[in-house]
Amino acid sequence: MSQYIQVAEEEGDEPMEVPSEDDGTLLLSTLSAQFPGACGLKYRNPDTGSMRGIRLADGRLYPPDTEWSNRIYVAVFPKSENKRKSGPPTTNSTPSTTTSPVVNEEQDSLAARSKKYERQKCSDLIVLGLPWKSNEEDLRKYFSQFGDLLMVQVKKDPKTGQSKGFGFIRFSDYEAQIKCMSQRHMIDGRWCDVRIPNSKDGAQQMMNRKVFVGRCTEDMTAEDLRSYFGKYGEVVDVFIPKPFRAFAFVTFADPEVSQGLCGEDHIIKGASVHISSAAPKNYDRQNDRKGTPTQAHPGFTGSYAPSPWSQGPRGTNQPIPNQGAPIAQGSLPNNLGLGNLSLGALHINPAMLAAAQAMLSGQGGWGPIGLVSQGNNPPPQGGTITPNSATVTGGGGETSSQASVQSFGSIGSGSQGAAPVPPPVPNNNSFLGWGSSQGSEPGGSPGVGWGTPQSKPGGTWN
DNA sequence: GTTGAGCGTT
Repeated sequence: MSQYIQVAEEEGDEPMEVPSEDDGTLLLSTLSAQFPGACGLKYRNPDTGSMRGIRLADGRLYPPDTEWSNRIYVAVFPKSENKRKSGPPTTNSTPSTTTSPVVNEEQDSLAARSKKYERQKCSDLIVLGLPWKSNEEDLRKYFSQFGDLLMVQVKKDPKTGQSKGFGFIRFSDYEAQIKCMSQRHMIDGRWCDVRIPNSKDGAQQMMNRKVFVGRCTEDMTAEDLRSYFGKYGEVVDVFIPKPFRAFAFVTFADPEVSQGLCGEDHIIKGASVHISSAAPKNYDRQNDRKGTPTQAHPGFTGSYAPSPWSQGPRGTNQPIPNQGAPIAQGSLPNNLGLGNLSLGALHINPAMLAAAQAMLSGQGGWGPIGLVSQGNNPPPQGGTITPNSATVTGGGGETSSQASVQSFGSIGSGSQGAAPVPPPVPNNNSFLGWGSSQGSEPGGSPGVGWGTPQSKPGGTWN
């Protein structure tokens, strides 16, 4: 007979009840639906005082002594380098809905830097599907459950002030980001998805001392940028086009520095700027093929699979076809592998990207595009593709980049008719139930071990 | 006081 088992995220935390199966076991998928990333269960044995692990076999957790009884269990997560809870207990408590630049700039101090660069970096995340009425405060309230937020934005129509139904957030802690991306979110009565924005560069561009700083605000002066980026290395030049064009160029003395920053989002004066490699003028045109939209800064326009593990196949414990990770086992990797370029849910690392690009683009596209016009850089070394660093030298043309990513990204893209490759899943529209069906989910289809995280289903959808 | 896939005043 089925029963509910009390599970807490950490010892001492408020437990939540998760349902067992009829045979008394607890599906790991059920557990991980509520505790994304959980890979096991444990409890403190009162006799010995030590923690006791729960037996796990074939994706099922077995009750100790044939009985779960009333004790509170604790979810087990893949080991992380330091096991503090989400977010450092720093000064990071800004009640305002916008970013506090001071905090962020402090966090990026030199002392923290070496550490930071060993860890996975947070990136801005796009929140899709927001109710029209949700504002930044709502978002902040909701998403702080995952960790400290550095930035919250709801995109609005400048004229009407009406929300466009999506926004951006940024966590300070990468674990918070991972956790957040591993599930869907019920916000004010709508299911929302959190993904890495497409605007994020999938593959980095080549060694270049100059970086493009996008999304600058008008109050950012050259001096601001110089002092901000000076933390990362010697800045030899800052260029801000006049009149205001919302971007700037920063040139470092050391290409390693500029390279290391590429692909990142930084928060300066409360605004999230995006750093990418400064592409030479006309770079895109020359490399453009068959009418691909021209883009000076190729973005990652593939569609991201909406974290399929958050919602396992209904009532089953089947792995999701074509999903690279053993998600059915619930083992959400805690770090999705260094060098994953923060691609989040998809396990694409530079090596994969490189391979895909190579395949899809025939050849060409891997030349040292940026180097030639730069002139003052060392010639490309053989093998400058470094699969395990977060940067890939040698950039593909953006056409190939897009193509390659889309073929990955079509996983479970549901009703996104635009995907060039059909989803490699059974032709089953109820697959994961994403698609466009808002409101089909909460309360529907029983037997799925995923209720609503904390909020109110049954609300109205609009 | 409407809408529901997308991608941020490059």
